Amino acid sequence: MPTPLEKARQYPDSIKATILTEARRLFGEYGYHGTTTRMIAKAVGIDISTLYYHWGEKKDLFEAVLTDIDQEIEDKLKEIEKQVRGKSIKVRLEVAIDVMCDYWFSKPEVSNLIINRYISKTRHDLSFDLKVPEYISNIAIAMKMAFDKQSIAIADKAKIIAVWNSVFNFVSGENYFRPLLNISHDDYIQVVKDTLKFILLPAFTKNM
Amino acid sequence: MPTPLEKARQYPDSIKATILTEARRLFGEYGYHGTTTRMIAKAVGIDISTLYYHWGEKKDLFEAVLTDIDQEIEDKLKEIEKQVRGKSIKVRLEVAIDVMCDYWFSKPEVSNLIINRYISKTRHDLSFDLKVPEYISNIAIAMKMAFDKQSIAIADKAKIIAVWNSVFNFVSGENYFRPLLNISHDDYIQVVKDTLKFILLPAFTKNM
DNA sequence: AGATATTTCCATCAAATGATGGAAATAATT
DNA sequence: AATTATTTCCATCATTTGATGGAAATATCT
Repeated sequence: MPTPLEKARQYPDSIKATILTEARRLFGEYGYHGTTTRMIAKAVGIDISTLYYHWGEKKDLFEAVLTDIDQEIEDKLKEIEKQVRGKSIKVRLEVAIDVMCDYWFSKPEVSNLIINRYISKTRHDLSFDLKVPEYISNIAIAMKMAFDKQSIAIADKAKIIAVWNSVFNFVSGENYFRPLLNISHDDYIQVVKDTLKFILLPAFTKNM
Repeated sequence: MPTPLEKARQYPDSIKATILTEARRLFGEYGYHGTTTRMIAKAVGIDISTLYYHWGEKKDLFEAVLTDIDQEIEDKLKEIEKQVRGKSIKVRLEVAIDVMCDYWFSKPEVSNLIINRYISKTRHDLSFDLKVPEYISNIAIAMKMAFDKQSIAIADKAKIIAVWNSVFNFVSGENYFRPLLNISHDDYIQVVKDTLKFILLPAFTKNM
């Protein structure tokens, strides 16, 4: 028996899936309290009660969105892990930066939601949360910093967190930083990749 | 004739200043739409209409908060600039990291507001904005990457943005990352400083 | 002390927002 | 075609939220 979320993913053109997509986009853009159920319904082109019919109350819809991107991130990280397996640390980092950039830039709302999730409190407390801790551990292992989740040094975890975060600001802050650099979207992505490599590679290729 | 903001800063114990402080804290914690005027009034311990009497509508109060931290950041950066002037790039970075960490960690709401400002849209559009572009330029010059604001290379600006952002995630994400590292607040700050130095120093001391 | 100015709060509004019941419309099943 | 199940929308509620007028209280000035 598939969950509502699995069903929605299975039929991307279904109304259920469309709602999820628009909700994701808007929650990412305006935050939880900045997004109203009416905004979502309007974006989808349906009545507000239809939205409630499909996903229940706002909080539930938001949690569905989080669960959705959580799964997506996990898949993406596994994919990256496969791509870099066996490569040198330099190549591992380069590929990871390229792939992560391409991915987050294609779905900026995911980046927004992640950042928002750990900086902004919500008035109503939500039960669900992203599995960022797991991502961090998995990356540490993929980067050969440790063999199992239990034995990752604090300093190493912190380094991964730094790498992990470094991409998001550029993605989520594009509207803010791009005018400052005065370049196109595509050029911006390239500059970000170059910058991240410039900063991250020396640290991880030299001292480790 | 002092502006309301200058007046508030002049008398930190005045009700006007207290409102500003609490508003700042709450806006930082819950975001613009996540913070209600009633929450602020309650935190200050006054009636909601008293709040409106002092700062006008919500949007105006929020802009006052932004203007306030904008000034504070500018002052802090000037202070850092003085401290690092004439030092080597290595020392400049080390000192900047230490001072910036100490400062943002003592006022996490500033970090929150900055990040929030460039990732989350607001339903009502606000006229005022932080002068992040100026900060970036000033840092670039302080770091000796250029002589005047006009001649800063795009790549260099991007590097500064990366440095500039690297601190915020750790500050704003403390509640999220610290449990993951399972250490005290003070230890967390130290780990962050060490991590940032580990990552940033090699890049800027070697290739430039 | 009395007059004036400032500050505070109570009561209240209007609009926005989350949420639902139930009828109408559509689709699926027999 | 008739019956049943699903989906959609209209109308409407109850709260929440931003905002204000005006009386009461406090402070300031003469």
